[in-house]
Amino acid sequence: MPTASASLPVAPRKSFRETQFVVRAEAILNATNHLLASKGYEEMAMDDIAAEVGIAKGSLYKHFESKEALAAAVMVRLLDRTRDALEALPAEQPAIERLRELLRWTLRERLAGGVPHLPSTSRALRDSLMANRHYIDQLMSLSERIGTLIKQARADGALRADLSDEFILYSFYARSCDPTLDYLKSGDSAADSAVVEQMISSCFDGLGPGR
Amino acid sequence: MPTASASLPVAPRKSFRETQFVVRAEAILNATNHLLASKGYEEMAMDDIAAEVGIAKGSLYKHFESKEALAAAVMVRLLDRTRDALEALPAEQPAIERLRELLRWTLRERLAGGVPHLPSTSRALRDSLMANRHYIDQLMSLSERIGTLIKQARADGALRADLSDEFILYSFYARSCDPTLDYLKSGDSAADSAVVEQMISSCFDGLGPGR
DNA sequence: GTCTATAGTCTGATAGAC
DNA sequence: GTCTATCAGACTATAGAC
Repeated sequence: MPTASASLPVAPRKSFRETQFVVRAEAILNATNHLLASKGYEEMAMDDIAAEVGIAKGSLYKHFESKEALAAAVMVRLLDRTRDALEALPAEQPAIERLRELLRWTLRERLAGGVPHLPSTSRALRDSLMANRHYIDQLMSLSERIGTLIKQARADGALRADLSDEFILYSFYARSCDPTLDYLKSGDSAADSAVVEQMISSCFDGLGPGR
Repeated sequence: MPTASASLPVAPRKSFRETQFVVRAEAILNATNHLLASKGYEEMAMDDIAAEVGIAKGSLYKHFESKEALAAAVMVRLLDRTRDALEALPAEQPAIERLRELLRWTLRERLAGGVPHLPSTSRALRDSLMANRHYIDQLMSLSERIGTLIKQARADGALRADLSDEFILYSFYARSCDPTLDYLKSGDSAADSAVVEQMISSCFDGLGPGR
């Protein structure tokens, strides 16, 4: 058997350098995600990121051309992972259950140190993302998938008829980013789970005792 | 009848200058409120505020010793006004109705260009407020009043027994600041009112068709 | 290391309250 | 007419993107 790295265009082996480059980009994204979640966009300095990754500040710019681009990459990755989580749900599950599962996934993600979906923590970040084609594409794509779920759930009679799809979609995103989670999270995983379940329940069933 | 402005220490007339000082402080608070709501804390420069009020930047510091103090004054004023709105509700109204009314007041306030209650738009602002004694006092005072309403509503059976007072209180604040309002507001006052009513309804009754 | 943005200070000139 | 608050804006210092 000939070596795979011979002359065929198949399986183009990455050099050590190339691999390291990708690994490092990943590390930068992780550090940024962490700092973005803990300090917020403005308070996160490029120096902080470099320090957390353990590289020189200048090296950051080999991977991402600006702070905005770096933050956008983190948000795009979150959207991608959210879409994957959504795709991974069993198709035979009722739409409303999948919506609940997706909200659960999102809230757990935040408990694990992730950034909320809505960039509502910073006007500057929000504006920058809204001007980012790639981000907008991914957001539209995800919203379309969630929109489909909402339509299905509505057809199943699992959503209120007097609320528009749009209203439900935005509310869903808002609940994904609900600050209640930050205020009530304790670090105790059992207690945190209970909070997540209450948030899901209050989202779909409300705070009142039912109609 | 002797003239009122004779020699008695009663009715100490304010000089024109003193009145202007108070009026100006008010104007500064209004401008800051507006800019805070539209640009956010870090993107709001002191020069912006001075320009909007139409005074010199240096004069801002005659009224407020720092940007943080100015932002805090805006937030304290919001808390005060919220407490007043709460106090103004008829005592004979059921507690749950007063909670709905208060949420309605808050959302309308935001539609009118006000700042949301939770300083979630900026970590720096949040930290600064949390270190501000006056702000914390007002926040505690308001939260206590809302907490009392929640207890009453619960006693009336108007809130779910499986959700703690704390969870309900935080959820209430979160709904007051819900970004859904920003995304759905249209400027058309009839449509905006409908959005507010849907948000109140979805807060207490949920997105689902009821249990 | 460079450069920009901006919080916060200071000053001489000026309008207008008293 | 005197006096003082305010003005315009130059200036310093610092932080942080790049």
